[in-house]
Amino acid sequence: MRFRRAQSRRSAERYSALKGIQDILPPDIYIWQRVEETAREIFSAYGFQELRAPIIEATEIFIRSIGETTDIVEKEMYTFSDKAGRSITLRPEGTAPVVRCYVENHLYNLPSPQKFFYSGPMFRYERPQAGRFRQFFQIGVEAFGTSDPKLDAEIFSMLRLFIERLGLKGLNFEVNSIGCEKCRPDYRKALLNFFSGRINGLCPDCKRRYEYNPLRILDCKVDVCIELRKGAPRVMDFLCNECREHFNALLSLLKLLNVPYVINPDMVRGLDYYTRTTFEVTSEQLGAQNAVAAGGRYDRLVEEFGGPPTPAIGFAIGMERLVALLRTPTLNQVQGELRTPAPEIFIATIGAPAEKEGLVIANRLREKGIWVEVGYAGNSLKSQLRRADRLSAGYVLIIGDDEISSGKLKWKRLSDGSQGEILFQEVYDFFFKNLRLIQS
RNA sequence: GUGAGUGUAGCUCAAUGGUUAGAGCACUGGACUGUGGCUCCAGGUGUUGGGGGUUCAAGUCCCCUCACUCACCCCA
Repeated sequence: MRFRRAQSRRSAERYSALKGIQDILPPDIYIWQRVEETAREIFSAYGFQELRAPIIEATEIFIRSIGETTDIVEKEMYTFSDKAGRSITLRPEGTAPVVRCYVENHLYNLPSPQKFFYSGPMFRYERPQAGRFRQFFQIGVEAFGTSDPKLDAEIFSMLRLFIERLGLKGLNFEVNSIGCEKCRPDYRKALLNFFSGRINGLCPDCKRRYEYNPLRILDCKVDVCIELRKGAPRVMDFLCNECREHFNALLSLLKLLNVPYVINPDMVRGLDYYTRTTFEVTSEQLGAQNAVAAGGRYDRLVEEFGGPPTPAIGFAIGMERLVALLRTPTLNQVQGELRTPAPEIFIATIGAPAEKEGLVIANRLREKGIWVEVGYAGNSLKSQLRRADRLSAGYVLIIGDDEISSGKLKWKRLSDGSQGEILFQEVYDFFFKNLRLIQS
């Protein structure tokens, strides 16, 4: 006996979700749903259509797009062999699968530009911390087929509208241009040249960065590096004429649309495929992982995947980070809308006949789409009312032997304690008039 | 992969190395035989994350280990 209990206790405590992977439960899920609904609404208005790409792909797809020497590819991918020995990877980001889908389905034959959005989980094998998880959800958009800066402006302003529509204030919207395959090598060279004399003063990480990704030194948080990079050449000064024109056109369009922005010439993107426009939405409230959304142009990627030369641009929003901000009262202007929904009616019963009657009434109301809860397991009337109160139910219906014999049941409104009686068969009419009409 | 911090009841947390490890919240019942919120009362079989050590004595000190958290790296 003692042995059996010990064993069952152990097995009950054995399982927990994998490290960095979390459950999303009802109080939060309503925030998630509101974010998703808002995204659908706003993105649709800009002509973006939903697309669902798989969450696993051939490993090669991510190596080709993200870049062989990036941290994501080198050490963060969930990669495994399937039963036929093919190398499969859980997507660490959303753009590559969408580009593969675009090319494979010849979507470039449809009128350009084509605009898509998607949402779903991404996977990276990283050490979790605030705002960083091994499974994390993104809502992303990708638009293909034009390099017109008007599209960049639309996407940036769409992101801004989305954030504002959710009720968030005080976020930073930053934009930059990192040039194209023509002008970036010149800039890289200038940067290497600038740092070559100061390399000994840099932090150990930046010494490595100097070798494989010198742009990243601009992003370093260490004081000595911040000091040493003063006077470093700016990307902006190395843009080719086309890139400069494109960037200037974007900025003037943002002004035209009254979309506020800050130029951040030090902004660097982690993925190799970005060209020209890059942008980021950040918040100081998020901890070290401060980006809630980020994106940019990737004008060469479709071609890289075997499609026709097709300029493209997109961004991704980190769901968990966005939800964290929505839970921060100082940033969220519409807290009230985040309330958890509550049952409209709770049916409390006393005795077996009343319990049956209550269940019948509950079902009749539920068929009309009204959320009805009932008392279970013969709890006392008091405890049923307490539960109704805890659920924040609108009304309680009370049914006992007295009500069955009189044919009338009692109703009680929990917000003010008012009570009354109604005939059993008039329950639906009563609530249609008093509950539904009041609410709408 | 690196570093730091924290692990005590379902939750949030107490407990100068010294009796039988406590409190609030939550939950259930009662006071109020059929009326929630307020009040009062009652209800706990906790491997003090796990293992080892020091000690007459360890939740407390030491070592190992695991988990979580934050930060670095990197990124949404």
